[in-house]
Amino acid sequence: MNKRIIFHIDINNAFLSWTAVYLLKKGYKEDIREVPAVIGGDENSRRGIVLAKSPVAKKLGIVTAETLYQARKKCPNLKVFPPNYKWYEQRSNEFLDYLSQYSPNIEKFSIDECFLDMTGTKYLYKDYRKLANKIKEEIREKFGYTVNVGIANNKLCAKMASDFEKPDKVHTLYSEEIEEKLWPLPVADLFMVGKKTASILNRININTVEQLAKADEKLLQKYFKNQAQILKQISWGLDDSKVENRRPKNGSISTTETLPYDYTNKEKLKKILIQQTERLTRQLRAKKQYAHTVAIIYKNNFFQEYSHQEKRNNATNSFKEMYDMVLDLFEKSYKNEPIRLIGIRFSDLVNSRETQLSLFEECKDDKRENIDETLDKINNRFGKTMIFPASLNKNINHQR
DNA sequence: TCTGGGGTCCTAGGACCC
DNA sequence: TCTGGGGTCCTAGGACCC
Repeated sequence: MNKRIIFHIDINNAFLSWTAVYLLKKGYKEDIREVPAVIGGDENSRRGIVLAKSPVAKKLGIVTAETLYQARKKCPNLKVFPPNYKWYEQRSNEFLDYLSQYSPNIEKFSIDECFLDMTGTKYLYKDYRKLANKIKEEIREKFGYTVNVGIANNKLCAKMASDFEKPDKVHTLYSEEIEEKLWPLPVADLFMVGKKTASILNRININTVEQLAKADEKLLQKYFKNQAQILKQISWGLDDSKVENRRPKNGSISTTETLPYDYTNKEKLKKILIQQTERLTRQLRAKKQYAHTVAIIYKNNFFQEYSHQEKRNNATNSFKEMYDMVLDLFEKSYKNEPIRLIGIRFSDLVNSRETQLSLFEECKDDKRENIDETLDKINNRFGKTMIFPASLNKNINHQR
């Protein structure tokens, strides 16, 4: 059986690199990759965490997701730049478009990384390391930032390989290299081994990948149940998942918002929910998808998170239908406590409504869809200006 | 003016049906 | 004539990823 050849390509410090390129283009004199700099959220609206860091900032001990407050303690003259998600999304698409010339089988794994299945292309490219270097250099030339490329026989190992040493490197982790390159690593470095799992493993004296690979299966099962088998497989570098360029079905979309201060006013919370429902149903309609399940997500002032969800008989993407449901869920679930973050999630997505309605109801729905369509057109055209049916404005505007 | 936002997948427990 | 247990669906919550 022929082994597969998978590339994993990961943009180094993507948000910061993209911002650096943007600033240089605008005539900014400094390359922020070469100074202590981070991309950070807005502290005034309580989003002040590190989203990406320059290599210099990394050397000073600054880590992703810590607060800017903590980061500044490590480096008082730290430069902080705001994120620009729209620009990032465009850069991400451009990156993927470019790479798709090398393999038709490409999978976007996140905004700044993807997998390429190079298996079918082996007669075109004899030397994969050489090819990876070529791609890496081309990206630098064309787009102005560096990437890491991992080459392996499956996705898991390609991903682990691209993580080895950064930035601007090509690494391999072929099946025959597992013991030499993967096993010496701390177990926490493994993909899918997060904080919780790592701390349990360490407690039972499993500190390296090799120790996990050789650990007693019964012992692992005691602590991790079914997950034990997966941990074992990962430690041996085993993975047979395919590179797939379509999104998995039954997905979900969600939006959440950290509020500028803790809200206790129900009307204010509802106002946020309206905006979120409008935005998310618009996304659904743009993708021609319908959702069965609706959830409200909360984080209270103690940082406790919880959610309430309900499944509908008929999937929908109508603003009105969704908002009725969101409102109902809110009334049922809001605990009258200060809320730090609120959001909604639509899940069990389908491509058709798969529903049998009476003729009468269908007529009503068609009318609703027309209203939604019109609103989409106006909102898409004028950008962020929200337009709602007048009846809703009446509902949300009469509070203080 | 400490602690983001968007996802996926899994598990436990309750309800319900046969 | 009594009781057990499997299967499925749903909700809540948690771990993990970037």
